[in-house]
Amino acid sequence: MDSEAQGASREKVRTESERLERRRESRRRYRERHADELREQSRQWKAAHPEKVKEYGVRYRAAHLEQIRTSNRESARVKRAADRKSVASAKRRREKGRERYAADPKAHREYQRKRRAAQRAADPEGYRKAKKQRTKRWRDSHRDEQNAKLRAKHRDNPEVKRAAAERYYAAHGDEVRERRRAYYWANREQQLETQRRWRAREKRRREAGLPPRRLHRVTAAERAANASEAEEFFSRARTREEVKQMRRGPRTSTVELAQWNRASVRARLASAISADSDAVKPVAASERRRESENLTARGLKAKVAAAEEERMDAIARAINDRLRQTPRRAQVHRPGHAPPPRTIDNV
DNA sequence: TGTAATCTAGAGCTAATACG
DNA sequence: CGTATTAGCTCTAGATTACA
Repeated sequence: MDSEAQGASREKVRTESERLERRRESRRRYRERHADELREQSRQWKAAHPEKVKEYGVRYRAAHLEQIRTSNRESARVKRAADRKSVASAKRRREKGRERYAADPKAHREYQRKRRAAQRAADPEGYRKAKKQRTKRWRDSHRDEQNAKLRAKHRDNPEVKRAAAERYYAAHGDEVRERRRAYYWANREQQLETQRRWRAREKRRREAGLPPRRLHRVTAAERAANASEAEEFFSRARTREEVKQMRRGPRTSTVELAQWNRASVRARLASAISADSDAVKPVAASERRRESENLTARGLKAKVAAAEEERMDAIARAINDRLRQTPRRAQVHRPGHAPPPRTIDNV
């Protein structure tokens, strides 16, 4: 074949293939435009010739068996992966885990330890990150609850925390001092003001002859000790002889009695203050009350007084509720009438 | 009296471990 | 994997005390 003939043939092939391509294209467009009709036609044909459809299916399956199998395997894998991600399956897995745990806690723990160790070994950075993340998620959603527990714990046993703070200060004293100085200079006015208030308060305290600290925290251990002492004291049965002895014994002097009464009042006050919402800063709270009393505006003063009156009433009611042995009677207001006299039935 | 230091409570962060 | 508990550090603000 000479070159000219070759060129002509290539030309022909190209135009031939171009024609084919154009025809395919036009058919595709036709199918697109008439998709619904065609689908319907096909459906009708299939309904009319079920045996042909079946036969075709069998032939196709025989010819593409390998392909069908791998495709099935793949879609099954995808489905499993999706299932694993679903909420329901997560719940199922948790239940399964719980069952496994209940069946043999020791073995399960051991398994968990190993698994986590393996995970950490495989990807230490990723493991740490994931753990941090879920811990943080949990903590963020339980913050208040957690903090309350922490507070209670430290209140009951302040020693541990104190020791830790001491250690920390020993190790990082310079930083702490530096920070404190920076804080002072950043808030100088405010710091001077608190210093002034503190000194004024101390002055009043000394003038009133009060001790430096009026309240102290009672730890769980102290509370337990106090309770058992009280229990022992109050539940002890006195012998007849002991009672006689006490009757014969020296009478309490008026001075002692007065002292005891004052101590009781103080104890009640301390209790009321500690039941106050501002329990952490009772002194600050009383300071605020004092200042509010100094306000010159009459109405405001009266308002503050009324609020204070109400607060004290609430405290008194709370104490009364705790101590009373019979339920409180319903309040009946009958203006102009004195309350009914107490009788046996009406106490 | 102003400034610095120390103490304390509360909260945050991290990690280990146990339970489900 | 999620949820809880525990322990040890760390940081911060504010109260209290010490110093010059």
